Amino acid sequence: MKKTTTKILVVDDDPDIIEILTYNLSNEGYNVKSASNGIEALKKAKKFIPDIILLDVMMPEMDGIETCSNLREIESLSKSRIIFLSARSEDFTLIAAFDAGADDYINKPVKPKILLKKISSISRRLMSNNNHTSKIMFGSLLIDRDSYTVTNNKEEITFPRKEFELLFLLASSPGKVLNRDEIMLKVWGTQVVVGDRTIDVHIRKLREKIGEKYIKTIKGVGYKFKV
Amino acid sequence: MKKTTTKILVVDDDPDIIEILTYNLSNEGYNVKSASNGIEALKKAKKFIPDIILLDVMMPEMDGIETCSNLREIESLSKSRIIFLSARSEDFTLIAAFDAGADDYINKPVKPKILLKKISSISRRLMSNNNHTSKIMFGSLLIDRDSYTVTNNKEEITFPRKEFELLFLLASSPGKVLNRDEIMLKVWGTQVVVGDRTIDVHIRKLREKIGEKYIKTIKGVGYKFKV
DNA sequence: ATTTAATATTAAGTTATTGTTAAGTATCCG
DNA sequence: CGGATACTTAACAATAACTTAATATTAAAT
Repeated sequence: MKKTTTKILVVDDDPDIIEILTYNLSNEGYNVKSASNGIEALKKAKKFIPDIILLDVMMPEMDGIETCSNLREIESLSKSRIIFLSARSEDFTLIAAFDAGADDYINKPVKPKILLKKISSISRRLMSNNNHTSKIMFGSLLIDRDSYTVTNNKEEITFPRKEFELLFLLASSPGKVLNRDEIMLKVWGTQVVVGDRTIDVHIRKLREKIGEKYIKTIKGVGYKFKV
Repeated sequence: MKKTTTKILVVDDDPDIIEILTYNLSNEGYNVKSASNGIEALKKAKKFIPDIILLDVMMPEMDGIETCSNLREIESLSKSRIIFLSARSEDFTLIAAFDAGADDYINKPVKPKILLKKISSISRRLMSNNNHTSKIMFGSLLIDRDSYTVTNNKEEITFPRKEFELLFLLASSPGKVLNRDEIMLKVWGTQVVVGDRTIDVHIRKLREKIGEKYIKTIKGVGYKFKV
């Protein structure tokens, strides 16, 4: 299941490179466009608003560094990630690239695996804004995201992922009733569809582990964490 | 008890920076030497064996990143901490810096307070580890970075590099779950891609050598070191 | 009190993720 | 160079996590 809408702009003066990169990335389901020089890159980027820009360092007329600086001036591209493609060369330093506003770099010749890995990890990061805090305390409960554990009266239990996420979600807004749609969205995301009973079963397991008193059912509405 | 002062090598092409850093650090009682470029830094570091190296990122000829990589090749400096000084606060520079083997990072302009605080905390760590230099103890396990060995009940086993790095990483934040991306980044770096099973195999070898009880799998999340 | 819709419970599938082994590459070192 | 050690991959097995299905129970509405 690789449904992504991440937009990528490939910029290189070598048509072969463009082709190979475009091929690889399209294959993975990314939305790919390309440009063969800096000027064109700027023009296309303004319209396309790519999430990720792959930028060759060595290009005639306007090189990658300069292009990068110009791209960074464009307000609408402030959230785009720029990755440099560079051959191990003498007068080019990464520092110049990073100064110009690069986010990462890949050495040429580009290995598809490295490319795809970087893209997917950036893409993943762009998609999920994980600004969670890591610990929540509640009476005798200590919920710790770092270790995926819940400590209840000195006893530490490690939770499976979904169970933990669910508990963490509920405990993040104690007292607030979360309906099934919200829970579904936050714990399972939009890409997955599971039946309603799945939530119940997870709730059951949580109650089994932390006791009955913490999670309250509001029939027809949802669940809430004890006040 | 012999009191050794922490040795610091300051590397910067700007004499003013060298002076101000040297002044501040000497005042605090550190043993400070300096170099004005990468080549000189390598030469002096080999003789001086500094505990801490303050390395300017932006230098003519050999930049900080490259210098760092070269320093890291030197066996006798494997215990030295390398701190980058850089004018850019963006975290992308960190990617390259950490790839090259950096330990920490200070933004320019350098605020003496921050500098001294970092230095003193590193220094304290180096000193307090004087008896147990970069060692981690856990139950019957003694993990020793100096010799890349782990002693388990008097039996000393020497670990291959990757295995050791992985173990050390996990053991450095006991209880914390590290996901595959983090592990990948810290042990393999950003410019290498290996399959997922590679991590498993290394975990397996670790368990084989130190026993099953130390490393716990959190399926779908990552691995953590026993608490 | 009865009906009804929603949730609870249990156990039995199903799948995703990790474990394991062995064999294939790379790297190091004399 | 060759032999050893380290590292990676690939194929398959094992397992925990997750989902579903079937049935029971509950609470709200009538």
